[in-house]
Amino acid sequence: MRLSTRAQYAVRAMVDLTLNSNGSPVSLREIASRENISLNYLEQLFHRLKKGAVVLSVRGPGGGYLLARDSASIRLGEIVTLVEEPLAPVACMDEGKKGCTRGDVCVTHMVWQGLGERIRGFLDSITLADLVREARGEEKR
Amino acid sequence: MRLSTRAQYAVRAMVDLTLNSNGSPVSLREIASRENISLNYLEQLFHRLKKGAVVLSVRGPGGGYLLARDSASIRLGEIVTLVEEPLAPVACMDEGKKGCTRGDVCVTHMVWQGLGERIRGFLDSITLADLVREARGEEKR
DNA sequence: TAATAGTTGACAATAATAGTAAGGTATGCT
DNA sequence: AGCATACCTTACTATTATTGTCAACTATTA
Ligand code: FES
Ligand code: FES
Repeated sequence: MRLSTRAQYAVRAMVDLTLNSNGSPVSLREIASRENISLNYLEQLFHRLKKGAVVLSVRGPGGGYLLARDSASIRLGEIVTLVEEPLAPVACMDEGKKGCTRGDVCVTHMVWQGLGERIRGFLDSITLADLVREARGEEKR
Repeated sequence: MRLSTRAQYAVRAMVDLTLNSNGSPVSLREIASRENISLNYLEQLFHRLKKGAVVLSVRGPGGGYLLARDSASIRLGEIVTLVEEPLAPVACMDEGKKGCTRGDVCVTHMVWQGLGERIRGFLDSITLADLVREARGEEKR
C-alpha cells in the first residue's frame, strides 16, 4: 500500500512552486535543486501536471511553471491521480476487467471499493492552499 | 496506490475458510481450488497469518486451518497488515528512516500520515464476521 | 507404513518504479 | 542574428517488488 515517489515528489514540488512564485514563473531547475529531485524526473511529472491543467508553462528564458488555478481549488487528489495512474486499490475496477478469478459476485469487492473512496475522499479534502498555509506557519516560527 | 494481490487473496481466503468451516479444519487445497489461487502461494500467506495468530493449523490427514478467534474479533486491517508488510504509504515512517531528502520538517509528512491512519481505520472497522454475513446474504438470494 | 497436509526455503518470471540521457523546440535578450 | 534559457519529448536502463513455482521435509493419522 505504498504511494509512489512520483506522488510524493509532485505534491512537494507543487507546494514549493506555490511558495516561491510571486506571480512570475518558477523554473524546474530551482525546484529541483531546492527539493533535491532529479530535474529530468521532475520534468516528466510536470508534463503530466500540465496535461492535467493544474499548471501552465512559460517557455524561454525567465520561463517556468505557474499554477493554472487558485491554490485553494487544487486538491491533492488531483495531483496524485495525475502522476500516479491507478488510484484504485485493486485491478478489477480498472476498466472492463471482469471480477477477480471467482467469476460472479465477489464479497470483498465492495470493501476495496470503499477503501478507494476513502483514500480519494481524504486526498480531495486537502487543498494546495492548506499545505502552503501550513508551510508558511512553520517558516515563521 | 495498489493493494497487493496477497492482501486480496488473504481476505478472500479467510472469508472462504470461515464460510466452509464447521468446526473442523479446512485444508488449503480446498480453499485454493475454490478460490482459484495457487496452493503454494496460499501456503505462504497462511504461514504469515498463523504467525500473526489469526489462524491455527492442524497437521496430518484431515488437518487444515481454523480461525484462532471469533470471526467478529478479526479485523481486515489485521489480515492485510500481516501479509502486506508496509501499510504506511511512504517510506519515511517505516523505522528510524529520517525524513525525505529535504532534511528538517516536511509539510507533506503529516498528510501521508493522516492518509495511513484513514486506511488503517477503515480496514479496522470491518470484521471478518461482517463479510461472512454479507456472503451468506448473497448466497440465499 | 502410506497418505495427507502443513512447513520451509530457495528460486524464477514478470512488472512496475525510479531514474538517466539526449536531443529538440520555443522564447527573450543583447 | 545568435546565444542562452528553459520547457518538451522520447527512449532507455537499472533496480526493486510482486507474484508465483519448485522441491524437499516434517508431523499426523488411519
Ligand atoms: S471482483 Fe473486484 S475484488 Fe473481486
Ligand atoms: S519526511 Fe515524511 S514525507 Fe517528508
